[in-house]
Amino acid sequence: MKVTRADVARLAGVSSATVSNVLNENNKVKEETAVRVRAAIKELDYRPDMIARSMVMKKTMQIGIVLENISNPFFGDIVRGFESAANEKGYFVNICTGFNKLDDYFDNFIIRRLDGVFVTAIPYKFKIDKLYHLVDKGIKVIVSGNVGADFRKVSSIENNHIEAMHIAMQYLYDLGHRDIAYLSGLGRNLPYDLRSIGYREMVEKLNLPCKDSLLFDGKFPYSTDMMDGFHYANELLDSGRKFTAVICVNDLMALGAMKALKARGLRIPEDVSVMGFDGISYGQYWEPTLTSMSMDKIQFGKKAFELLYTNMSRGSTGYFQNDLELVEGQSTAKCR
Amino acid sequence: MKVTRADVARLAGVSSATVSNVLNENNKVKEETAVRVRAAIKELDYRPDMIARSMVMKKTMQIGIVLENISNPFFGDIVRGFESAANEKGYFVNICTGFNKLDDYFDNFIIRRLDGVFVTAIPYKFKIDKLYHLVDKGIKVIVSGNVGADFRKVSSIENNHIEAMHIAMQYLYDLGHRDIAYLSGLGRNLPYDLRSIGYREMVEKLNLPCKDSLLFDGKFPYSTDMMDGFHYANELLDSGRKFTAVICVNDLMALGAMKALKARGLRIPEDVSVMGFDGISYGQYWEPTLTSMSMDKIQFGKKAFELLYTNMSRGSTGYFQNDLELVEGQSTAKCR
DNA sequence: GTGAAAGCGCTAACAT
DNA sequence: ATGTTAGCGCTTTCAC
Repeated sequence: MKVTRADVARLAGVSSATVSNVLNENNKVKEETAVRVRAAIKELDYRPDMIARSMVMKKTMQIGIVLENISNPFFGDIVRGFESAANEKGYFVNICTGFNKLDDYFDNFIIRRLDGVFVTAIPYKFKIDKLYHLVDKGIKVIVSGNVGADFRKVSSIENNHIEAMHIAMQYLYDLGHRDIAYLSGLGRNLPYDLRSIGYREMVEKLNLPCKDSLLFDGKFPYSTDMMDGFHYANELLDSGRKFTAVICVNDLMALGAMKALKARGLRIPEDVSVMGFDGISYGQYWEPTLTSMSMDKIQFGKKAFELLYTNMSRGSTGYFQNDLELVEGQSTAKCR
Repeated sequence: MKVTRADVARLAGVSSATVSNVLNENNKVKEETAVRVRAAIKELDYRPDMIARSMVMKKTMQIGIVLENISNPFFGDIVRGFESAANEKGYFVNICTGFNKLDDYFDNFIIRRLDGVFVTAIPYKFKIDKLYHLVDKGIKVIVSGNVGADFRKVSSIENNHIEAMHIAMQYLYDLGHRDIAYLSGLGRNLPYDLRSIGYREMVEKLNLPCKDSLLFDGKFPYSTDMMDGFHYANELLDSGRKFTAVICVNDLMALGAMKALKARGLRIPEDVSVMGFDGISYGQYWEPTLTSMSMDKIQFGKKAFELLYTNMSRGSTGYFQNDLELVEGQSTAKCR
C-alpha cells in the first residue's frame, strides 16, 4: 500500500495539513510537532506524491527539451548544461528526440502539462503553429534555431551564425582562399539557414569569383550528420568545380567531408582547407584536427534554461544571442 | 480556463462518465450519443488530462531511461530504438543523463511515479539498493551493464562481451598478433567489466606471452570517451611495453587511441592493429576505418523496451543476452 | 445505455 | 498553531 500524508498524520497524531506545512517549510508549525512529524515521515519512508501535487498546484515541475539528433555531441553538451541548471531549480527534464515526428511530442506536452519546453531543432521538423499552441495552453517555450519565431510568444536563444560565417570566410580569405565551398546541409531556400545567408553576403563582399556556385544546398530531410558531410563532399567533388576550401554547417559534417576528400587523394590542409561549426571535442581527435567556429555549449544550455525559467516564473519572454569564436586546428592552411 | 470533461459533458448534454466511455472506446455508448460527444470534444478542443488520469489509474505511462553519456552515439541509437518502441505503446520517455549523480534520479522516479525505468550505466555510478528500492515502490526496472543484479527483482539485457572479446582476440591471434593490449577504461577490479574477463581468459587460452601486463585498467570515474582512449593509449606507449595490437573497451576510445598512436608515428594497421566495441557509425568515417565488435543498437533498445513492457504488464522479469559480431575495417591487419 | 458519486493524494483557504 | 474541508480532473462502480 502506498504511504500517504494521512498515514503520516495519523502516526504523528496531527492533521494532514500540518504534515504539509512541515514539508513545505513555511515554518508555521511548532518545532515540537515538526519533530514528531519528521519522525513519522522517516519511519514510514513517506514521500510526497508529485502527481497529486501537480494536480492541485497546476505545476508539474517538468520541462521538455526537444532535439533532433541526440547523438551529436553538440546537442549532448547543450542538454547537459540545460539539465543541470534545471535540476538545481527542482525541475525534471524530459529529453525528447525523434528524428521526424517532433509534432507528436507537443501534444504530449499539453496533456502532461509540462511547465516549459526548450525546442532546439530546425523549424521544418515541426509546425510553428503547434508551438504557439503550447503557449496558448500555458506552457512556456524557448526556441533555438528558429529565427522566425514570434518573440512576444516564445523566448529565444540563437547563435550568431551569420557573424560566425563572416569570420570563417574572412579567415579563409586572409589565408588566400578564393574558391570557398559551403556544404550547407540545410539550404538557401530555408529562411533559418543563417550560415547560407552569411556565406552569400561574404561572397558578395569579398567579390569571390565562384559566386554561389559553390554553395551546396541540403536536401530534405536536411540531415547533418557525419555521413551527410561525406555525401555532400562527394557531390562537390563530382561537380568538377574548382575549390580550395570547404566550410561545413557543423563539425560532424566537416569530419565526414574530410573522409570523402581524403578518399579522393586530396590532402588536408595542403590541397584543401576544411572548417566546421560547433567546436565539438571530437574535432580535436581527428586527423588533422578540425578548425571550427566554436562556442561554450554547456553555457549555452544553462543560458537557455535561465531564459525559460524567467519566462516560467515571471511570464516574460526573453532573447539571447550567442557569439562563436574561431578555434584553429590543422585542417586549414594558406592557399597554395 | 482549462477545458475539462465536465465542459464537454455539458455541451454534449451527457454526463462526464459518458464522455469517459467515449474516449476510452469501450463501446458502451450508443453511436448516436458518441457522435454528439465527439463533436463537443472537437468544438472545445478538449484533451484529457494525463495528470488527473495518472492520479486515479496509478499509472503515469512514463518511463525513465538512465544513461551516463548521452553523446556517445552508441547510447544514442539504443535510446532511439527504445523510445520508438515505447512511443508505440503510448509511453512517454524521460531520458536522464547525469555524469555522476544518477542516484538523484531514482528519488525523482519514485515521487513522480514512473511506471518503469531502463538503466544502462555501469553500476558504480549508482547504488544498487536504490535500484531495488524502485522495485519495492512498484516501479519496474530493466538494467544493462550490471551483471550482478538480482534477476528476480529486475529484468536485464546484456551484451555477451566475454564471448565478443574471445572473438576479437582470436581474430587478432589468427592475424599473427601475440602482444595484444587491452585498454579497459573500466578495470579488472570491477566485477562487471566482462571484456577484461574475456581478455584474461584468452590470454590464458592462447598462452600469450604478455600475460596481463598489457591489460590497462581504467581509473575512477571510469570515463570511456574519445579523450580517455587518447589518454590510455599514451599510457600504453609510455609504459614501453611491446605490443602489435590494441583493443579498446568501445569505439569512441578506439578512435581516441588511434589518434595517440598516430601522433607517435605509428601507422595503423601496418605497425599496430586497433579494434573497438559497439560498431558506431563514426568508426566508418575514420582514417582508417575501425574494426569493431558490432551490434544492432536500435534493435537492442527495442528489445530492452519489450522486456520492460512485459515486466510492467505481466509483472515478470526477463533476461536477454545479445551477441556481437565482428565487422572488419581497415584498422586491423596481419602482424608483420 | 447513461448518470451520480466516491475517491486518487495533495494544497490552501478558512475555522478553531 | 493546528484542523477541517473543498476542490484539482479523471475513472469506475453501482444505480437507474
